[in-house]
Amino acid sequence: MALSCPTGQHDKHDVYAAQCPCRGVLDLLANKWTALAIGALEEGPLRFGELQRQLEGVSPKVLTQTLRRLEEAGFVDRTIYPAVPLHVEYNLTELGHGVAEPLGALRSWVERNLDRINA
Amino acid sequence: MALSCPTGQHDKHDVYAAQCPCRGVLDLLANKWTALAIGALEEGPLRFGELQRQLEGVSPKVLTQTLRRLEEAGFVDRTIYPAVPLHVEYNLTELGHGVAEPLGALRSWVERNLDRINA
DNA sequence: CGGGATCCCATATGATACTG
DNA sequence: CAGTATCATATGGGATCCCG
Repeated sequence: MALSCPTGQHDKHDVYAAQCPCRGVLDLLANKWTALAIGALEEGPLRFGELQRQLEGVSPKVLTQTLRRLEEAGFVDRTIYPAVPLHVEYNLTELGHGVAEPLGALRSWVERNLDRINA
Repeated sequence: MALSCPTGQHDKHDVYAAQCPCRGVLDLLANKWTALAIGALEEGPLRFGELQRQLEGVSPKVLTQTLRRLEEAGFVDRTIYPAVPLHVEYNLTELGHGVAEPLGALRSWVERNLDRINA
């Protein structure tokens, strides 16, 4: 597996230096809700409230933050249906489904090995 | 892919509730250095100083924290060679190599799609 | 309903200096 | 060399209240 950064800025012994753009994306995933949000959206679009209920415990502020970051990265798509009451849908983009896959693989591994961890 | 928690505590609409043990492991990975440290150790054991240099930017305190957590989870193995000067080696356990795989897949995906992100 | 605005706290992260 | 001790700061996360 390639450990070196595709930008070629670092040699193989760097793994990746902190300044590598890869880091930004990795950091994006490195927080409490991002991975879960992506997982939740994998099976279809969800509204703000639905997401909040599924993530159980996330505050509206933090959920908004998370979703905005995902939007910025291009993983999530936000659609507003002007109506009363307001209807907003969040949706994984193609790119979003892309990350969802290796992310899901990671979750699967964790689930399969839960018993071996902390033993 | 299985989204539901293996403990069966939650239904499929939960993705996973915050209390699911899966969360703990996910949270373990959800920080700045853990994934990188695992990546660095994938090709062989490293000493504290070597790791610190490869991770470029991590302070000794934080690196210690990271490694201790990985040890506790059973992903990393710490071997002390009593000598002067002191020699300590960090090593991925079999379990550690296990996570390294899906983790590497995630990194690979990120590398392959760097240009599409933030576009 | 879907957030934005605030306030506050816990923790992660960092820089630096020091020690067995 | 491999950390530990300390101090300082940034950020994330959470609770609440409010508004279009």
